[in-house]
Amino acid sequence: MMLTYMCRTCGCSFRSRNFGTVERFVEPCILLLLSKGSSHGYGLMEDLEKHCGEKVDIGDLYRTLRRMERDGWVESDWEKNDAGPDRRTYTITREGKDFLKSAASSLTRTDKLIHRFLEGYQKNQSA
Amino acid sequence: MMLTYMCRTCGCSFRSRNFGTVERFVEPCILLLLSKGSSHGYGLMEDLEKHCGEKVDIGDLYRTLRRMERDGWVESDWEKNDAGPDRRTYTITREGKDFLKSAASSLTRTDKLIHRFLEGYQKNQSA
DNA sequence: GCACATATATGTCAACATCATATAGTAGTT
DNA sequence: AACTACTATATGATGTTGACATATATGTGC
Repeated sequence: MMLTYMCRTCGCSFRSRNFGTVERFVEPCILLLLSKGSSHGYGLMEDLEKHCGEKVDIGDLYRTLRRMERDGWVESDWEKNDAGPDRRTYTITREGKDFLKSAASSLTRTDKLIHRFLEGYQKNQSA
Repeated sequence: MMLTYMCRTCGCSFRSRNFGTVERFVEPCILLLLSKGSSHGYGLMEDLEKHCGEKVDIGDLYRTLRRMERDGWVESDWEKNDAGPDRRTYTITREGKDFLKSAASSLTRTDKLIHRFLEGYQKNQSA
């Protein structure tokens, strides 16, 4: 979510900041997609927006994929592409599947925290 | 959530990183507490752990409160305290209540994204 | 030759989270 | 009087992340 701020003294709007986003949420989303089949950065970008409701910064996505490879969750190989530039194709690893599992459990906990907050908020509103 | 990593080549464990935490989640939690009554940093720390399931770094909390005051969501006054050091007491503002409302709607959206992921993950597991 | 979609990648920078450290008042104990 | 513990606020240092901009290159259609 993007927030724009209004300076209360001069009325000028200043920098917008992130709020409410789940840190590195894109990584389990990528791994979930890859667990269904190998893919490449550009293709993942399209699938992430379609299936995960995630708008992705493409530069961030490529950097994230390299980081995930460094961490051992995915592996990559260059794939010849006659219809355009060659592609770096990513495949999920055993460690990647393990991380996906722990990420799911972590996100379940996060989900509970958010629920707890929303319940408290709604209770407070009706009071 | 804290993750510890294992280097795949040498087996050494390396830096742990954050994952799955909601960015600046503590702020709506603080505002929800303050909407029930004014409080100070140290008191909020205890309430956050008790009511919001949030373990808080106390230094981060004080810095967050100053930031929230700068952003106009809370206001503070020094309160005399005979039983110990004086306290800076925070009160929620009109803008703070507005932000709390938009935060709730933002977190509802985040909640939907997480659900969507978890459903996809579970479907994939059973397949 | 040019624009456009595809495709990967890096430079920069501000904000945030974490950890450590500094300071100080009050109360109880030795 | 010195100490320990608890309460209370605050800042310094640092690494990671996310956002935005920019660079580079290939293939297709006009």
